[in-house]
Parts: sequence; structure tokens; C-alpha cells
Amino acid sequence: MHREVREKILQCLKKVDISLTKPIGLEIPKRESYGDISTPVAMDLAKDLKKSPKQIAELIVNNLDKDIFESIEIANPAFINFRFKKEYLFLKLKELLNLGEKFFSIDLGKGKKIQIEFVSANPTGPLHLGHGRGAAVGQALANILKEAGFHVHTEYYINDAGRQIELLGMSVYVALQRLNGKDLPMPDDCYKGEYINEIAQEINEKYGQQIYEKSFDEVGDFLIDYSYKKILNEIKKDLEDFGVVFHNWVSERKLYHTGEVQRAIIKLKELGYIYEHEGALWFRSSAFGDEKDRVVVKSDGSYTYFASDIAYHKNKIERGFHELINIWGSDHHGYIKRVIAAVQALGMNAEQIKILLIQMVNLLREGVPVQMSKRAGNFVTLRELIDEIGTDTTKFIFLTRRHDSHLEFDVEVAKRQSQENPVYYVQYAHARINSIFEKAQWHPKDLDFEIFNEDEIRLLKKILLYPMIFEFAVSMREPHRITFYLQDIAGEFHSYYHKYKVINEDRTLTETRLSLCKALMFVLRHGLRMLGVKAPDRM
RNA sequence: GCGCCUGUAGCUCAGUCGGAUAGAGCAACUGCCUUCUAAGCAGUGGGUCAGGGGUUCGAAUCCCUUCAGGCGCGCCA
Repeated sequence: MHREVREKILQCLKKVDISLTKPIGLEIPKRESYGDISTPVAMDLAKDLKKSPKQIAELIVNNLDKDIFESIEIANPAFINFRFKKEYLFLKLKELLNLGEKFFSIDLGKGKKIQIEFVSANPTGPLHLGHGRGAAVGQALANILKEAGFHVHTEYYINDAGRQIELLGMSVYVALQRLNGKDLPMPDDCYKGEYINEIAQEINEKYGQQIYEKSFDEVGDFLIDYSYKKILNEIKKDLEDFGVVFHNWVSERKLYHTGEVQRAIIKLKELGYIYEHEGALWFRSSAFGDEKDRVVVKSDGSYTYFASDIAYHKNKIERGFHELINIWGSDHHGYIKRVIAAVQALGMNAEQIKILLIQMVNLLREGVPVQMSKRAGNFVTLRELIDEIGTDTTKFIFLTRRHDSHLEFDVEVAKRQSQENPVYYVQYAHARINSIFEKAQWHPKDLDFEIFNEDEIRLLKKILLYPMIFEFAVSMREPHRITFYLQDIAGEFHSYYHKYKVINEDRTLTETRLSLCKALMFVLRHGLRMLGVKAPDRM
């Protein structure tokens, strides 16, 4: 619906020979008295055209094709407020009913290839809350972008090389020794969670003394391999149960083994961005706005983590994506500039890579902050949330915040609150509608939309504006906007449901109201599907 | 010390890259189940948008500054 408005304004501007410098802004007015949809475009144009905003607004209104509007008003300072004709609304409703959820598919992507890399947690321990948040956002983003016509490719980058993974092996080794009566202290930088002991236990049962009697040098590689693979499998299972699916899993090790890391450095050297200083090789990231240059090959000849990351991004670029989206924990923010610098050095525009930071999740229990440390083994896992709170609630809570705002997650409240939880509110609306359709047969033949009352028209308008919200969520890369809309429209429905009987003695009225419910059902299903949340038939 | 993020109702948070009289949910209080699901509805109260300056027709939004909180600042990963 909003697209027709935008289209008409564009046509009109063309007609009066005004060119735009930025896209036409459309808003849903705060007050109903301001109309159904509104644009501040006249005010935006005022500066460029050196005319009063009001004059421009009048010019636009006078030259506008008004067929779908009941009224168009100019309000102070120079908003143009549109109100749709009922017949037009009914036309759109019929279209929606015919198409179902396909009504909401739009082609904004035009086949553009986007890669989203998210979660990418080190396989040194179970996924925790923060990873869950990244997973929920990443998956929802993938869903909406795909729905909007982008070719979306999701990927998990496995940091299965380097120091952390070695520490994992060492942790298991020490746990194994302790299990067999040796009084070895667990080194400070080792992982201490219960899962380490479980892995040690498992290895002990399977292999016993042929492992623990040997030195770490002898069995380290085996332990590392065994442990990280086991953990990675757990991670995969957790994500699967959380409804998150990756098209691809990329191994950091592999980038080393195939020589891609080396080739990436050579490539940068050829491009003139690598120089030697104090025995190390540096990448000239300062040429792209980073505070200082960064080491890629240490003076002892080994690569830094950054080197493999460059290789990984080079690999992404070579696969021909038009846009890369990386979803990181906010504690990596200091890393952004150098990665964007590397991507630019390798020939991509800065606009083609977006790094979304997922802010910290502050964990509370009954209002009391819980200190989380992966190494200390003191944290709430995603698995725990899935089991105790459920995937739908967990996802919904994660998606009821902007990704870059801090989130307080009180586990006890989320568990206890199951009755007042916003996700149930939305799902309940769907279940209620479904129960209506279980009681009534819907034969959308003798519809008479003219009998809609004020409340029904309002609900219909809100339903028909969902595509605008959806489009906005897509272009801003902000799935949480859908979450808020769903809560809003669910509220409208509950209110309506309470006030009117959908099934009643009047055949035509019943059919017509059922049509409205059907339309809303499509919206709820679509929105929930985008968030990765179930739309249950009964509750 | 430098950098990034945040500061909106008692609490948790929205607020369409500058727009109209700042919005939800929770909590509190008052009502509503013989009627399509009460995981619901109707209503009431609640704000100097952290403080101060600036930019302009117009600021929660942009700039400067102060304060408060979080997170980063290795030839670690």
C-alpha cells in the first residue's frame, strides 16, 4: 500500500520536474487524525528548491493522482497526510486473501548475494546467552532478507586453530590427570567448566591409561581434536534445536592448510599494503582509517589471528557476495576498523561490509547480576535456556531489543513470567483466530466490505501497513521492528475480539469478518515465521 | 589516558538516518468469564527524554561539554 503512495508521489514530482536528492520518507502518523500515511517530503525539498515547504506541498497535492485517496491534507508545517479510500482498502484486502503470505514477498534484493556470518563462537565451550542473542538476530535477519529477494548465505566461522584451542586441549589433559589421581593444579588460563571434566571422563573410559600416562606433547593433538569436535557437535545441536541453520561452516585450520592465509598476505603485499618492521610484517590498515597498522606475521614467523581473518574475508569476497554482514559480540568492536580496512584493501567498498554488534547480555537471577566467565565455567548456556524457557520465548526476548542495545536477561523472571510473556500474547492471537476457523466454515463468496465498522477499518489499515514495516526492517537490517509490530497488531486484535463476535447470526457479516481474521492470520504467520517463532494453532 | 556503545515512566525497552501533543509491556490500582480460548479485555495514575550549551522553521534524534554505566585498547585469540 505504501509503495503505491510512494509511486504516486514520484510520478507527481516527475510531472512537475522536481528531482529528489534522497528517498521519499513515508511515515505512519502518530495520530489517526493525521491520516493513514504521511510524508514530510515537501519539507525535505524546501531547502533545495528555496521555496516554502507549504508551496511545495501544494504543488505536489495539486499534481497528484488522487484515485486511491479519500482525502489528502496539508498539515503544519508541511506534512502531506493521506487517507485511503475504502474501496482501495477492500481491493488490497482481496489481493491479500488471494495471495496469502505471498502478498508480503517483495523483491528488494533483486538477486543480490548477501552473506551473513554469525555466532562463530570458539569451539572451546558451550554456547551461552550472548551467542544465543547473536543466533536469534542472525537467523531473523537471514529470514527477512531472503523473503525480500536477496540470495542469503549463512555461515559459521570456526576458530579451530591457535591458542584458545590449545588451551582447551591442555584443560582436558589436566582434567584427565586429576581424574587419575594426579594432583595437578588447573592452570589459570585453562577452561574450568564441568564440560571439561565430562570430556576427560569420556576419554578416560574409552582410552584410559594409553592416554593419561603420556605427556601432553605426545597426546595433545589428539586431545585437542577430540575435544573441539565434540564441543562443535554440541554447538551444532544447540543451534539446530534453536532453529538456526547455517549453509556453511568454515574452518580456520583449513585456511592455513590450504595456504589461503599465506596467499592473502602475498596478495596484500602485491597491492603494497604490507611492510616489514622490527622483524614482523605489518598491514597498513591506517591507510583506511585505522588508528595504527597491524601485525599479520610475527617476528617469529607465525601468523596472527588477524592474518587468518584477512584470509577468511578474502575468501568471502572471492565467492562474489555483494554484501557481507558480520554479526559480532560488542566486545570485538575494537577489531572493526582493521577488518574493514582489509576488506577495502582487497577491493571491496566499505559500504559492502556491515558489522552488526550484539551488545552484552547482562544475566540476572531474581534481579541479582550474575558474573559470567567462560573460563571459570560460570555461565548460563543457550541449552539451559532452550530447555527451561523454550526457544520461542528466548528468541522473542532477544528480538524485542535493538541488537546494539544492552539487554538484561533475568532467567528466573523469563521462566516464571511465562504467563505474561509478550510472545504468548502474539501467539495467542494466532491461536484464537485459528479456533474461530475451527468453529466456522469460511466461504468467501458473499462478502460485503461496506459493512465494516470503524474498528474493522482501523484493523484492516494496520494489517495492510505491515508490508511497510517489513520493508523497513529489511532496509534497516533490523528484525526487531517486526517484533514490535506484531505485539501492536496482536493487541488490536485481542481488543477487537473482545468487542465483536466474528461468528454471528448474520451470514454476510460473519463471512466478511472471517476475511479480516484470515488476513490478520497471514500477517501473524508471516511475521512470526520471520522471527523464527512458531505460530501455534492452539494454546 | 584514548576509542566504541549506552543513558527515555518505579522496572524492561520502542521511537522510521531532524518532524506533529514522547509510546508500549511489566509492576500498582478499579472493573469484566452462562457468550467464537480470561495466556484476554476496558479503565486510572505515572516523564525536565542523565545535566548544560549550541545548530534551525522544528531536536529524544545532529554538534560541543560534564556526569554515570558497559566494553575495548598485545608481535593474544
